[in-house]
Amino acid sequence: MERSNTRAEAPSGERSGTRPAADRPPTIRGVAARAGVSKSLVSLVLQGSPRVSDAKRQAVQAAIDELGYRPNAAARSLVARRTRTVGVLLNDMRNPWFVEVLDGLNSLLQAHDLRMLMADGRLDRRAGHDFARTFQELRVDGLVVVGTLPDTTGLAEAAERVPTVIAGNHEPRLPHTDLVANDDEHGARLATEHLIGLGHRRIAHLAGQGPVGERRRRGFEAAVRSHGLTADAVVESGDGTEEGGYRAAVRLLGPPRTTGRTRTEHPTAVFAFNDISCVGALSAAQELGLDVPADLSLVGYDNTYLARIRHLWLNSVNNASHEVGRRAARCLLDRMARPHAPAQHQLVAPALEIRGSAAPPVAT
Amino acid sequence: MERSNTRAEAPSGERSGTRPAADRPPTIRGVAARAGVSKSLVSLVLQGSPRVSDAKRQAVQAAIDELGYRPNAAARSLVARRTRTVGVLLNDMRNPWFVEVLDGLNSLLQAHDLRMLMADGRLDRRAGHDFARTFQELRVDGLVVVGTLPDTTGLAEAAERVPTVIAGNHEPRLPHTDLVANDDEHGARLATEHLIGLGHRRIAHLAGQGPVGERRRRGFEAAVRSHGLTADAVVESGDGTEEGGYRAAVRLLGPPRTTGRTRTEHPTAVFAFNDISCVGALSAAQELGLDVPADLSLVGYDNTYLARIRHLWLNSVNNASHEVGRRAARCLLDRMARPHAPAQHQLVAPALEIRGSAAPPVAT
DNA sequence: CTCGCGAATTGGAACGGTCCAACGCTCCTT
DNA sequence: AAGGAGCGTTGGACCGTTCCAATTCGCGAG
Repeated sequence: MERSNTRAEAPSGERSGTRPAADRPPTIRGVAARAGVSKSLVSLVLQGSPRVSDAKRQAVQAAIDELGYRPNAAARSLVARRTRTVGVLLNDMRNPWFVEVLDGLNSLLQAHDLRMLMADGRLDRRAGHDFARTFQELRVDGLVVVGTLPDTTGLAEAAERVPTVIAGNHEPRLPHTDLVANDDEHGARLATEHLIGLGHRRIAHLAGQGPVGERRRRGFEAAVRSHGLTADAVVESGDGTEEGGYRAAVRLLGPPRTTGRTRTEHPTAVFAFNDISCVGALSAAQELGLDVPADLSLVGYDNTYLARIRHLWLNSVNNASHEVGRRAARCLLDRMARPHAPAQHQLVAPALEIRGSAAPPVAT
Repeated sequence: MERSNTRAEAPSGERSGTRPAADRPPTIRGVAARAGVSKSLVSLVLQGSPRVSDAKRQAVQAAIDELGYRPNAAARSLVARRTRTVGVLLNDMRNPWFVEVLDGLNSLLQAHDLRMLMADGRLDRRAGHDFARTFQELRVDGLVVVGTLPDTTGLAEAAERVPTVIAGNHEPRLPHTDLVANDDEHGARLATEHLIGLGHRRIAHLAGQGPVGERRRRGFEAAVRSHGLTADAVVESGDGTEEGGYRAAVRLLGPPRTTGRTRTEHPTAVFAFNDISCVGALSAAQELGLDVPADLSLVGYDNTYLARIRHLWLNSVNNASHEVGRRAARCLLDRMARPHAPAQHQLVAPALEIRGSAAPPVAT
């Protein structure tokens, strides 16, 4: 009996060394007993050590299969002081782009034998319960924050202790925390210059809210200015829903504005800050009797599957989220190796996807 | 020194009982030392025991805050023999409906202080690595399978040991495993009877693949038959993409078929097995010069945000996925309490969402 | 003054693994 | 024949927590 009871004359009677195994899952010791070897040897087999004889290896393997033994990850990580798990903090599962990022993340992490543990920050906010803490308690080996976090409280503190990477967001900037984000300004410039290149001179922008909306708007304005044009109009499209895009586009394209402009002064092209609001603009154009792309050119952003629908077939900026995920994984792996390296900030260049929603303007 | 070194005269010199704390995160003992109490007392404070004096409680709390102590979940679950974690097996994050299910699941599980650990089965399939196994190693307290699993290998075995619930799928049926699914047949009947109620007599169906597609098809056929009609046509729409729906609809609505039917014999309504293929049909109708809903009525399925886009505005069956998630959580909690209860199978009734893609047929 | 007695606090075993030093073999060298 | 080297195998400490039995302490009763 390896684990001898120090107080042999325990009052409770014959607590013999063999455990009663009260219907618990089998342990490494159970396997060892069954195979007639020591638990150390079982451990070696589990880790695929080459210094085990074939005979014993097979005996152990047989015992494992018969008992349906599964190693206990908690016990393992307790002594190994690593969990081979990275925590992924999502802010909103509904957003389709994050799936791409996740996919990219996964491809690399999996290759390094790390599992991803995901949590939706939006879902999991109960009173005083923050996620950075939960992940710290689980002793994840790394942390990835995908998208905009509802509150950064606790994150800064977690990032001090756990290798952390921010993916798909420009904030927050923390001391030892890398950041990989989409280059929204660049993407917006791409879209705008595409329209300019087609010959458009009066280009409007349906702007979005938040930091992302702002960056895309800045990119739009920069592109317009650098070509000697003035932005025809920048309209807030609100919450980024189809409804918001629709209303904004109606304001933009509807009956002449109070300034006294005539019909011909309406914009001939619209750059929307995302695909959904772009679809709203498409609906508005249709209702107003404008043909897309003959009378009005449209460009969206995010290249979601909406843009790929034949019925819509939008030109859209593809922000290469998969690449964002892959680079974030790369950063995380590097940082796990050298936790105190200086923070790296990267931008991933997007690309324009051209379909059928833009064309040269009709000669006026 | 509580943990005395048995070999006091170790060759390595003065390995005193106090750990060197090689930059490890603080433990309960560190907190205890700092607060001048025993580790047991710290443990009691952590669990909010009422039998601790206020003075000590505050001292411990102060030490915890100063050191930034976080309890180690692995150590805790090792002795507690529970993890307060349920594993969620997803087959495809890209599918939007599953987010709803997750949301429903979460609402209940969170209330019972259980965290969800998600894994995407599609992503995580490397050689010989199955997820049911990973979750078993993590000793999750419960398992939820969301959607169609790529391979059921290992699941049956896992379900023997861990309370398991299948959500949003009709298979597999396992001994002690509950199942909560959408009533697809009912939903399809709802959609079909809606069209019949509008006066349509020639109704076609764009069928989908897999068990889900089959059930919806059965519902369609049953509804048609029970109203004394014959299904006008059932066309395989393939993979469930927009392209597939488009092609199928073109076959259905295009130039007269080889059977010699005339134009008027084309169906006046189409029930598509999901929204995406329904959009494909919409595209086809448009290209063929058919107005929706005047010349052709359409009904989709899933009530995704596609259906809600003003430009598309599809009638669609809402399969109440949130409710599926909530009921699955309920089942899981029950089963965690009584693991050997007989398996329960529930169907959640869907509801029809009416928008603008269906109308009475024009008189012929 | 001593003897319970309850409340507060503590020591140590246990949880299920990994890892390391030590052990018993066999075989080879000197 | 004695001494190593190398290989396969083993015992036991240890990881950070919980839980239980035991201990200490102050205090009122006998």
